[in-house]
Amino acid sequence: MQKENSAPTMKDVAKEAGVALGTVSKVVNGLPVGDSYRIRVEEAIQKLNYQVNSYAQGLKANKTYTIALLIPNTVDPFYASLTHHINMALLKRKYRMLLCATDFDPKQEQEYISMAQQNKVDGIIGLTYNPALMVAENTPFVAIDRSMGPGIPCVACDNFAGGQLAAEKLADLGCKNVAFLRTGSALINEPNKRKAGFETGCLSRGLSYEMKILDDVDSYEEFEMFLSEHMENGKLAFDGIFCVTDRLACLVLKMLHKLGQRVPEDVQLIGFDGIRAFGTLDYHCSTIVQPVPEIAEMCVELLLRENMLVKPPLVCLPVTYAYGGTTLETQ
Amino acid sequence: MQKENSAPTMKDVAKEAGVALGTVSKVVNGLPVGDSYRIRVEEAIQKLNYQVNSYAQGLKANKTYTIALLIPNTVDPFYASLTHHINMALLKRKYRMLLCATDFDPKQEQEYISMAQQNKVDGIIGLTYNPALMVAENTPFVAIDRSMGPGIPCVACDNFAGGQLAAEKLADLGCKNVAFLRTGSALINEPNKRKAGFETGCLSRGLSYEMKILDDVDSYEEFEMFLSEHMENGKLAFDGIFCVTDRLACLVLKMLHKLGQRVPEDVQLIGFDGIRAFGTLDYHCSTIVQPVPEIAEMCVELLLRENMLVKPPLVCLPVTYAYGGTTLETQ
DNA sequence: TTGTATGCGTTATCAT
DNA sequence: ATGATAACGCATACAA
Repeated sequence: MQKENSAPTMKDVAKEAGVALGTVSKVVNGLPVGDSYRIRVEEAIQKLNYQVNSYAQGLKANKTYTIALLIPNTVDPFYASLTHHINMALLKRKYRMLLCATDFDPKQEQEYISMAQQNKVDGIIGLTYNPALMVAENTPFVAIDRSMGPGIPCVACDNFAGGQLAAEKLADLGCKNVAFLRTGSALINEPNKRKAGFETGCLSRGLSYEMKILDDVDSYEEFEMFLSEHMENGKLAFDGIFCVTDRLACLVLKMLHKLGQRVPEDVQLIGFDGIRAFGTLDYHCSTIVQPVPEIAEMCVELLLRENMLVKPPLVCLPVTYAYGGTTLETQ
Repeated sequence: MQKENSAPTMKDVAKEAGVALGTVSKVVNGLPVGDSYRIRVEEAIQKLNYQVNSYAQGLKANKTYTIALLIPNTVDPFYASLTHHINMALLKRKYRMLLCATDFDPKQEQEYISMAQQNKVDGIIGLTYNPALMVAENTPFVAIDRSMGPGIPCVACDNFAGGQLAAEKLADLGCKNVAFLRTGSALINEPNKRKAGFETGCLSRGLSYEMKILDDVDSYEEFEMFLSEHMENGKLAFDGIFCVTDRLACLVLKMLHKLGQRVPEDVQLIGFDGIRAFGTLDYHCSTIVQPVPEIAEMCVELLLRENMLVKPPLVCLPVTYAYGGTTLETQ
């Protein structure tokens, strides 16, 4: 006799089928059971629309098949894509995902970690900007784009190679004097290697370059000033610009138009991330594409592979260049 | 004496503090406890880094403070934005979110519902395209953009008013002969009312109009053919086009350019959804903006308000028009 | 092969 | 006010 207004339990099923509790458990878990019993139990399950209570399961097994994803938001297309592919990679392995959007708030991030641990998740994948984040030793953790300390693997695209690739592409496309524009977290993180890679690429190709680096500001006026200062006789001193993200590249594209520059004829522009409009349409600009599905797979793999002898501290995945209209087309 | 390699429990805390189990529970839940005891317990909690196990809590309370979001993906910017704002609305109420990306797969959707119910979520918010979706009676459910049956509230923007607004805007901006282009699910759902609203608007403003409606196809060539067929002497028969989504509007924009049409001088274009590049930058096109934060709030509110006398079957939230470069600017 | 009993971590109802 | 104990739903070791 199932209680009103409450989901049926194994006990209800057992009573309905006229068998013992343990038998039901075995049927549910696919353990060997006499055929006649199995049928009766399965019928009772159907009839009552029984669902196992995975909280009770988790309580027993100390395993919940749930992982938490810590990410600033799902509105930024890069985060959105990462979220989706991690979700898919988890689903493939029958894991569920607790979405923890932090909005860049360190306090929120820390709270979410507590929440996640209270929820006894089996692990956490985190893309966070809180340098002082506390994560319990016993919770498996994989970081994206930032090394979080010993024992915590970090997965990222090969940002250094990406910066280098951007420089080489600009050189291949005929640029002589280029610029690198960057804004973002002042934290030491993987994406910051884009700068070093770009410099290396410029040096190896004999490109002269300038840098304009802003830390964590939300005003892009300084970039506009920087560009204006490099105008002479209606012509920009640079014939190629590498922006640290596609987002910045789009903003810079507008600035260039305002300054009367044609892209890509007067100045070529390369961004980073590989963001497509509406997720699947055109690239916003020529860009260094991050391998998001591979990053997602790698995070999940590193997190769930328990018997990994040593977890690699840093995994870099290869980037590619994609034409997106802001560079001269290559044959 | 806490077991190795396993999170501390209330029992561990009790032993550490030298008090009884119940006392620890009271401290954790903020129930009155003698000060000296409270201190000791709190110190023990600190020392052991104890976290309550919310699975055990949920098992007792039959309440988990978790809701599931069923959504096709988080890559499409509209879904991504919805996901983010629902996450925020839940967080505000101390609820967690299980993200269930379905990739439009009805089987996946159904599986996720089972999974969600196994996880004993307190409710489900779903944007799904499976007309035959089975959801247990006793699981609170709120649908987005599609009525799913009696007892299940549906939240959407005012799609009809949005269509109407698009027609009126085009009329205001001087259009005489317009077109409506649509692709998407053939299901009966709320967004389909955009068409009826647009027709109503056209009729009330004396606009002559044509429609081109494709069901659930991924090929946009037919739209290109449709437009080509309406060209004469290098000029398009329409001076205004309303597309069912911003995404389609962007595709159509490219087609128009290919046909040598200038936007907005020759033909004005209005989309629907209010998608911004990179989530926060410019609109891709002039558009009817969905009130995503309000939709999110409403879903969560409807889902969690238990003592609501009657749940409204359909809630429509107001849309607005936003200029995005593909219409003539209004003063 | 099937049934019974115990414990997972927590809360709540009791006595004390 | 505090401590002992039962119960939540399930899995499993053990007994039948």
